[in-house]
Amino acid sequence: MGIKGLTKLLADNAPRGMKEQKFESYFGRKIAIDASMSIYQFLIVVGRSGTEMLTNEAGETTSHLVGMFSRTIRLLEAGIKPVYVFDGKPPDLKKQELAKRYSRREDATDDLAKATEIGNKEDIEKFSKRTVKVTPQHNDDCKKLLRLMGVPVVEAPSEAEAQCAALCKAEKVYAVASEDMDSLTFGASRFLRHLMDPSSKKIPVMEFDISQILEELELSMDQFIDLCILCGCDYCDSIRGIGPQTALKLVRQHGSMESILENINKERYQIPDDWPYEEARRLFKEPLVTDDEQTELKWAAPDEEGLINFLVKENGFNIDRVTKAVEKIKTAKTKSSQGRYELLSKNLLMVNDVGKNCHSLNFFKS
DNA sequence: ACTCTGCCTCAAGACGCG
DNA sequence: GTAATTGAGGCAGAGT
DNA sequence: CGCGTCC
Repeated sequence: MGIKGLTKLLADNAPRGMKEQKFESYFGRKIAIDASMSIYQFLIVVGRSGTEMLTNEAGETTSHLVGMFSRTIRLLEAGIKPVYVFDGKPPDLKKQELAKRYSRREDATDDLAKATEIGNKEDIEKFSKRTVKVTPQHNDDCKKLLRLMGVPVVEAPSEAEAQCAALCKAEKVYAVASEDMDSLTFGASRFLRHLMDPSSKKIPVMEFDISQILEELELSMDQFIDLCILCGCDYCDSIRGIGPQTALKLVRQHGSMESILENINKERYQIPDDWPYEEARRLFKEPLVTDDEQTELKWAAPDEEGLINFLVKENGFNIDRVTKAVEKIKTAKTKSSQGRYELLSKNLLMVNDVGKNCHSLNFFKS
């Protein structure tokens, strides 16, 4: 569930760490995206009516492919270079949380059965969405699709969000795009929300800058992590009676979780038994991620023949749509490499295309 | 008043045609 | 072989 | 914009 109430807390207490940006201003940028989260959304919404989904001839769902295909084209056309990061094994501490979600899905499955019996359309719609889960098959389909499109895929050893943040910290990508606030807790230096929202919705991209946020909150990164744990995260319960406001006050006042625990009134605030805040802290601070320095992220040319085989022959896509999309990708690639070339001639000091010294990329938008 | 809880709810893509 | 999200906002009620 | 379609 991310971090409870963090958006509002930052809006109230660190407004300068959040900036509205235009979608177009990310031209040429490398952006890390949590793939499983995207796939989940596609499965819920793409081409669904009741329990019916988009399928191939064999009756297998293709909603995730349709969604992933068009979204990725949209990003590439905007000159954005997406990296999709796939989940590995969740950490043990998250197991209890996952168990809860699992039982909720079981409930929904029962509700769905009842609704289907009675024939209540609205309920069928509602409950069937709640039974959605991302299977390894969905993940493999999408990996295959992305590789054929020439888009890099990263397999995280554990949490995708943590791996995204690590890519960002290592300056292999400019920012992490997600709706999940714990990207910041994992230490992503820049974090984008609403990047994928259509411009028709009038919601601007919101860019969070962690160093600015820390400066405004007057906290160190370690203190920020403690703040997030106190607000409530996926890894451990929060303390009853402590919400975002109180958490911020306590961290500012005492400086660290240890000091807070020593000083607060334990009558008033019941600390849960075996409260694993240290473990949670470790998962945020040193999550299990890969950092293979040698592996360069590469955006290759699309494999047209492979795409036609996979999408048209195996999954029933319209062939015109696929060939047109391949053209779009090629054009987009040319444009963005041209853009980079011009940029290099304008700014000889720039050594790579990631990092703080690259804001001049914005000149392309006008 | 302010804050937090604990419920509840919902919505979640992208495109093109008219 | 298996399992796998997440906000956000509303509103009543209680504790400080 | 609203609405149907994508597979």
